[in-house]
Amino acid sequence: MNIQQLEYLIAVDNFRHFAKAAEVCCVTQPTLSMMIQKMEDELGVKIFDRSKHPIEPTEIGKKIIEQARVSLLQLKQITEIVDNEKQIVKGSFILGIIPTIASYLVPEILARQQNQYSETELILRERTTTELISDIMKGVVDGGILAGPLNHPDIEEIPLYYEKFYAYVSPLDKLHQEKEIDLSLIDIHNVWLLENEHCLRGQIERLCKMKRVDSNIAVRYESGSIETLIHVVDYNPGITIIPEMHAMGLTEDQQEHLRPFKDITAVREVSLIVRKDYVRRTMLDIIKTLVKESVPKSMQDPKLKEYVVNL
Amino acid sequence: MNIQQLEYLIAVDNFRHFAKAAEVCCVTQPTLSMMIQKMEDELGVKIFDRSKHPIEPTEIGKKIIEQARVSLLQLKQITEIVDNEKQIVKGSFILGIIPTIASYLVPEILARQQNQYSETELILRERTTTELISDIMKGVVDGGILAGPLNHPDIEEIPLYYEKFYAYVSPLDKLHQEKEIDLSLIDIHNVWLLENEHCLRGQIERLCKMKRVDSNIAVRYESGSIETLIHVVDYNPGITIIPEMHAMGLTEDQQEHLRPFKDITAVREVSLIVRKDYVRRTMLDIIKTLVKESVPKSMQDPKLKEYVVNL
DNA sequence: TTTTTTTAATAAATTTCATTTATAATTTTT
DNA sequence: AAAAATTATAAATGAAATTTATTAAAAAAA
Repeated sequence: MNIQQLEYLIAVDNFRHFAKAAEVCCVTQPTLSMMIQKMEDELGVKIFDRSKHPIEPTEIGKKIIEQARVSLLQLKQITEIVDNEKQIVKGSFILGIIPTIASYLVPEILARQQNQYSETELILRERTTTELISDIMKGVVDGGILAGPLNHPDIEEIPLYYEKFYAYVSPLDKLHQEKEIDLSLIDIHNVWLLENEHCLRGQIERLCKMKRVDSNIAVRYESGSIETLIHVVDYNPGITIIPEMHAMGLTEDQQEHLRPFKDITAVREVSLIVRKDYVRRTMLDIIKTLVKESVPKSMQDPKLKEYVVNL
Repeated sequence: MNIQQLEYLIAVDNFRHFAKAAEVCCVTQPTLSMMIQKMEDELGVKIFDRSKHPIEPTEIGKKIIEQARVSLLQLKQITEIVDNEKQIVKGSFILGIIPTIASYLVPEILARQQNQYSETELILRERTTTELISDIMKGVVDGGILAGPLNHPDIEEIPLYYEKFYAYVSPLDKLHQEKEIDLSLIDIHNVWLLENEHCLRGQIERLCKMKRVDSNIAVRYESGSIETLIHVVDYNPGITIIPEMHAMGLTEDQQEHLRPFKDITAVREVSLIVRKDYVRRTMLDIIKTLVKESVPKSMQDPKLKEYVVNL
């Protein structure tokens, strides 16, 4: 067994097609056929079921492929360690970002990256928190930006900034006349929320110490984006809760509907996350700098940490 | 870069000598010289400092070697996955055991292994809890037996049995006339303890809710083995606390000095531990069976779990 | 059903690359 | 300074990956 063979294995699994995989590997099709067979002989098991069309891995084949991916990831880290040590920033960085952060951060950091670090390639992908953790552990993405803390044993979190929560109150709502919003006065029925997969929703539920019991409350509408929630609130009674970065982007008219909370400061901690064994630290420093430059200094005060709403 | 080269690299690091490493790898010395050079050229860094005698890895070399070990461990798991799936129990199993468990378990399980599973090779190594965790993570040992729970994120714990604690009271001590020992009456000065690196000592300190402040108490003697502690107590006033397995091996005379504790049952949980990604599960089942057969059924009641003294 | 196309396997030739043998260079020990 | 130990280098060898050419088998199309 050799590294090349493992790469062929992964290519065949990705394409489920020997000829296409061969092309990507820059070899001819018989090479793959022979090398995969050689692995199968050596291990004494069939890895692919060639009677299926397109071919698919056998049960044991799936396990072998999974472990081959892990092995190749670890092998790749050898060269990454060396490149990092040589301060060589090579290759692209795939960064996953959760939607409620992405919309404000992505344009900023993309522009800065083009100007200041155009020699690096930054690929941005929108992911939910769950997807992000999974992809980071698999090595499919290099790092992620999300609302922490996660406290995952194999993930390192690098706090970037702290984002205050604001109430966005409908002009049609009686709460609109208040200067500050008392959390205890918020009626569960009148809070417009994001869909369940958004972690921001969880934080808001936590902040309001409420958990909507969907079974007996008719949920009128749950949105996939904060923009939509704001539009809903503009024309319907009720409130929604939005993070600072979003508040900054509102029109002057909309700013009128923003209210701070009474007596409490609530923030979410936005962190850059990577696997603990991630080795491209020079690249990571660039990403970190990039994001921090894109965010007002006032939001980077570590003292804000104590107001973090956990999930 | 190929797997062979990585193996050469590890061999050279282990021996710090090209010729000796070559012999172990079953190749000639020039092969190693050339292959290590090839890796160095490919990575663009020197891995070994050949001006030192014996040669030693450079700073970056150390990192490369460390990652090479991780990679080889992951690669080895590919064949292990296949062997395990084929129900083939191949190769030896290196089992680390902490001293206070080893002395009673080792003879039993060795004998049983010889009789029932002589086709497997079981290698036993005595390790402290700290060493054991480190060696398991490095893959130097396959599994370990220790007192849990550990709650380590990357280690799986398989509870094996629960071992009661007993007081062993000196005939010269006034507590000797009591039928049961009241923990609150134990005088810190009169408890003979193991040396600090034994986790059993920590559990006993926890049980007695005491932490000897060494600075102002002259520690008369701390032993490396329970046997020695028992001998000390046989001829000196005071008590010591010993686990059930040990109590069973005492002479009839010594059994007279055994006392249960008043009102409480205290046990330690003995567990088999492996890395969470350990793949030789068939082998693991054999080890588990082996140990369980060596321990009285009465000690395997899961209900005993609630009396566990944590650390 | 038959033909055509797609896809993977096989055989022989070729090339690449690890390895060996023999030897040189360098450092350490005596 | 000579001998011994240790690593590096050069040319020859051999094993294994790869290619080209072809076959076999299965799926899709006619």
